Formats: sequence, C-alpha cells, structure tokens
Amino acid sequence: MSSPLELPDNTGPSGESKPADSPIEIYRHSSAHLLAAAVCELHPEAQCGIGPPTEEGFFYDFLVKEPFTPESLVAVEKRMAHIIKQNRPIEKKLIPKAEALELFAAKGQALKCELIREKAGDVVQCYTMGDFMDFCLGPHLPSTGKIKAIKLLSSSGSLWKGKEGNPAMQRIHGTSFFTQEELDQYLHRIEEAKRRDHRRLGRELDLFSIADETGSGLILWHPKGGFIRKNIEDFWRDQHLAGGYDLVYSPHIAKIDLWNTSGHTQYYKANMYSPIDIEGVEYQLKPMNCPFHITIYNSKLRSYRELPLRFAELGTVYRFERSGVLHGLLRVRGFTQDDAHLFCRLDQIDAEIVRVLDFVTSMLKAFGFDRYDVYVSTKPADASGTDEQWEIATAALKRSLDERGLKYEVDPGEGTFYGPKIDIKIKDSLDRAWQCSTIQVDFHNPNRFKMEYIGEDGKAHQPVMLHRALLGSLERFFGVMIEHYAGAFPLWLAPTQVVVVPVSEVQLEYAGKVAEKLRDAGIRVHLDDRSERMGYKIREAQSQKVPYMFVVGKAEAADPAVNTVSVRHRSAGDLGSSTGLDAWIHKISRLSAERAVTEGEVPAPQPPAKGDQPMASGGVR
RNA sequence: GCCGAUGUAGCUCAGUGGUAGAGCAGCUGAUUCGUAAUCAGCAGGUCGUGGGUUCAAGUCCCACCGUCGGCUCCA
Repeated sequence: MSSPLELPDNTGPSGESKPADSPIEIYRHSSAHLLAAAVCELHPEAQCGIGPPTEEGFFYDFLVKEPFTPESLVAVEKRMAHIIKQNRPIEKKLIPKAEALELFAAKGQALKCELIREKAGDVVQCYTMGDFMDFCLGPHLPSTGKIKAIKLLSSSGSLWKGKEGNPAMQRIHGTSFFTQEELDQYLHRIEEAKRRDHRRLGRELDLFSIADETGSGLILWHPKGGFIRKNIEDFWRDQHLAGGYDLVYSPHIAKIDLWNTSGHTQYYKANMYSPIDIEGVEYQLKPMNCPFHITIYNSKLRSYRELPLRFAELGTVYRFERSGVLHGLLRVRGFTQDDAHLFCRLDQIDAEIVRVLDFVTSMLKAFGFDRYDVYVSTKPADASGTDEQWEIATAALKRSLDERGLKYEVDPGEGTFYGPKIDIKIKDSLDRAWQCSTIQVDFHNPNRFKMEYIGEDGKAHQPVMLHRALLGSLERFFGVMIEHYAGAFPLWLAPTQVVVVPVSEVQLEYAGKVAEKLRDAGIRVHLDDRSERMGYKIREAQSQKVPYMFVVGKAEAADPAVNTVSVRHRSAGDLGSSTGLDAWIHKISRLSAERAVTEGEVPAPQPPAKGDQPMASGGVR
C-alpha cells in the first residue's frame, strides 16, 4: 500500500518523538477524527471518548443520548464525505493546559477534559479539523481530502475506558483504505467471511446445532458432523499411538478434594461450575483433564526408565463462560480437548517440547494449516510457583521455538496459573488467526500432587510436567475447519464422497451398480434415486459440498462392464462424460487414503479402460 | 455479565392494534429429463416465555430466556 503521507510529524508536545505509526494507522487515525468531526457536527451534544486505529480499521466512542441507528450512520457518512470534499486542513496545536481545559469544557467535552487531566503535561497537543478539535498525539494526514476510501461498518455499545460501572458509550466502527479498490476488497472479504460462517454452514450442511432446550454453549453433533469428528479422532489416535503416547480415559467429575489439591478451586474458580453434592460429598465437573492424568501417574511407583510418559485423552471439559462471549463452536461451555500430559525429567523437557512442536506442525498440516502466529505467554499476576521456576520454564519454551526456527511474540502475563505457555494461532484461508494449539510447562502440579519417580541413584525425584493440546478443542477446531474450507471438506473427511446421479429413471439400475462398486471399494457413496431432474440433484449435491458427482445417462448405461461414468467435481465442474469408473475409484481411494487437502485432488478425465484401450496417465497426481 | 439490536412454519423473511402469510425445505401425485432449482396438490404456527394495557395484541408496556454485534488496543 502506498501512503499519501510523506513525512508525518511524529513529535509530541514536548518535542519528543513517539513510536512511529505505520502509514495506514495514521490514515485510519485521521479517519477516526473525521468520524468524530462529523458526529459532533450532527449531534452537538455528543461527547467524544477515544478513537484509535485498529487492525482492520478504526473506531470512535461517543457519549450520546440516543444510540446510533443505521439511518443516522448513513447521515454521518454523508457528513464525512462533505468534510472530505471541503479538504479541511488537519492542524497540530500546542495549547497551555489550563487553556485547553477551558476550550474543551466550552465545547461540552467533559470526557476529553478528564483525559487531559490524566494524561497531558503542561502543554496539551491537539489536532483541529475545522471547528472540530481533539486531544491527540497524532500524527495525522495534512488534510481531510487525503482520505480517499472510507466506510462506516457498525455501531455497538462500549464502556468508557472499558470498565464496568462506567458510562455506556456508543462505538462506531469503520474502516478506510488508501484506495477504493482496497476498500472494496475488504468489504468483499467481510462478505466472504459471512458466507463461510460456521454457524450458518453448520445448519445448512446439517453438521451440528445448539438448542435452547439443552443450553447455551453446549454442542449437539449431528450425524454428518459426528462422522467428520470420528475421522479426525481416528487419525488423531493413530498419530498419538505412533508418536509414543498412551491413550487414557477419565471421568467428567471428581471429588472436590482433587481440585483443591491441584489448586483449581483457588486459581480457576471463576471458570468452574458449582460443585455437585453426592451423598454429602462434593464433586466437581472437570474444567481440565490434568489432575486425572496425574492421578494415573501416581497410581504406582514410577522409575526414570519409564520417562517420558505421555498420557493422551480426548477429554471433555466444562468451563463457565459469560453468556455474552459464547460464539458458535468457537467459544463454548463444554468442549473436548485433544489433551495430553507429558511427564519427564527436567533434562528432558527441551527435547519433549521440540517433539511436541514437530507434532503440532505436522498435525495441523494434515488438516491444511501451515501458517501460524506463535506467542509465548509469561507469568500472570495470580500465579503459583516461584519466579525462578517460571524463568526456567519460559526459557525452555523459547529455546525450543528458536531451535525450530519458529518466530514468536511474547504475551506478557497471559500464562496459566501453573506455568508459561506457547500458544499457536493458526491462520485460515481468509488470513484470520485462531487460537488452537497450546504447550504449557508445569512445575506446580508435580509439587502439589507430590509426584515422584525413582532415579538412577535410587532416590525419589520430582518429574516435570507438560500440558499440550494440538487441535485445542475438537469443537473450536471443527468450527475453524468449516470456515477454512467453507464447508467443502477434504475428500478424506467429507461425510459423503460421491453422489451417483442417474439422468433418468431408466438408468437407475446401472447407477445402483456404480454405487455398489464404489461402496465395495470403501468409498462413501450416496445414490440419489429420487424422482427429480438431474439438475436438481446436482444442485443439491453442490450445495452440500459433496466432492464428486457421478452422472450416468444413456451413454454410460450402455457399458455392460459397468465401468463408465460422467464426472463432476464440486469446484472444477464437469470433468467430461463417459470416463473410466475403475480409474476414478482408484484415484478417489488413493486421495482419500493420502488425506489430500487441496483441490489438487481434481484429476483430469480419462477414457474408460476397455481391454485394448490404453490407460491414460496424464493428470494423475 | 454490560451496551445495543433482535426473536413469526425446519430455513429465509413479510405482516405498524381488527380472521397469521410467502418462497424454499417436507409429504402425496404426475413427470423420466445430460451437469446448480419440473409441475400440481397437501400439510405445517400457543407469533421465544410469562405478566400487563385494550372491546381487541404477532403488533403497545414490563420482566425473563435465547440469538446477533460489540465491550485490551496511547491523546
């Protein structure tokens, strides 16, 4: 993106230079001012809050009597266009504090006065845009005419300074770009995201639902979603067994004493449900799986020879989430973690972390994700353990990331109560990041649970523990997958892989034989034998995102060997008529077994294999 | 939880105080069709739930429930 701003004035009120904003941030910051100017001119009673640029645009908070309506936003947009056309200069003003306070008070901007009192020095830096003035460090564009493409997106509630109890404000979100083309692209991307919304696709493809009768944040997996989950789980288990893990299972509730020992009742209370009374003893619905795996570890005396021990479980946990944050499959109250706990000696943790990193990346790749953002989260305010332990653990995580050449950012204070963690946010096809994988070091629980192993020296030692989830939770991962693939799952996951469509009733028998051959080859096939037109059946198979449609009509049904079909692929369309069924069966079986994830799965048409006719090999991957 | 919006058939939605509607999906029948919607008929609703106002409430008022968008991000 090219910037219309050549030399931004980055200096603050005392002449110091502030960290440089990127050109688009400056542009959007000025866009936010433009919004505020328009709002103030249309609603003179409005008080301005803050208005920063954001990742994808900007917002501005206003204290107004009446919330904004879509119509009033249109009016604001119109006013903004007017101000752009006027090409008002945006000018920096340095004003003595007392005078600034008077100026803003005269404009009825009590919130700005509050900010000035809190943040400004003796000299207050402001930017003007005609009569509109804002307390602001800038920098800004030289004039409003530089803003070429801007759009208001929504309005919503927010709280002054984001604090509960503070006055409720109205936030207007918008975005702006250097060119109209970029804005159009962005708006198109929003539409595309809507089209891929997993809640909508979940209903349309009959994958899952959430029912009022069962409760918010609790997922009902329908047969098709359940089938995909089964495939994911089977693959996951196979990979874990091959990767040196043991599979374990644990119950959904446990005596509250277990959670007292682990410290969950102390540190994690806010996310836990109320205890359940069972014959006078309190039981707790599990928010995590770790105490169970630890208890399995502790069930007998362990030797250093056994370590590292790796216990894996698809464990369903329940966590309290405030009603307002629930969101489809992505934020729920009951979910199944693809969890594992590794128990090892202190000198083994680097190798184990690296091993997990390799496992994560290969697992994500298998599902079509190979781009991610990596974060290392450090000690939070309310944490267990000594600074020294945290330092050792954090350093181990960073070392392993360095060893694998994975770039990361530090997320200060975002670790769990028992240790620091690596979070991996996967990027989907629309470039959105989703928090799924996590790797956490834990010195806390081995101590709490008095875990031991007998070392070479014959003495008891305390193991170190790693928590990790690769996919995160099956619910969230499924939601991300739905959006990533827009519901068009890779062949190996698709509930139905092929729909056989007879052109007319006359070919029903032949179509049945084709379906049987596919079924015998282990391909998930559905014969659409309804009394409908072919176009109707194709349309339905398309909207259900079935990878392949095998169309059989008069021409195909003439083949006594039942080896001729016409093939249509959900994204490539018609792949030609009268091609060889056996070759397709072979191809689909192979792509499915290979768990191919890209549309490279689309093979070129081939003639049917008939004795003297040579098999074409072109186009076969 | 808080702010705002919203809740009518399985889905998408119309219905601004006076007899609950459409399209799609479903069911029945006719049709047998060459790459994204064949035709006809039938059925489908305690208008989120509970109160209230009114001669009369899907519609107005109140409460509750659910859903959607937002609630860290320097002036």
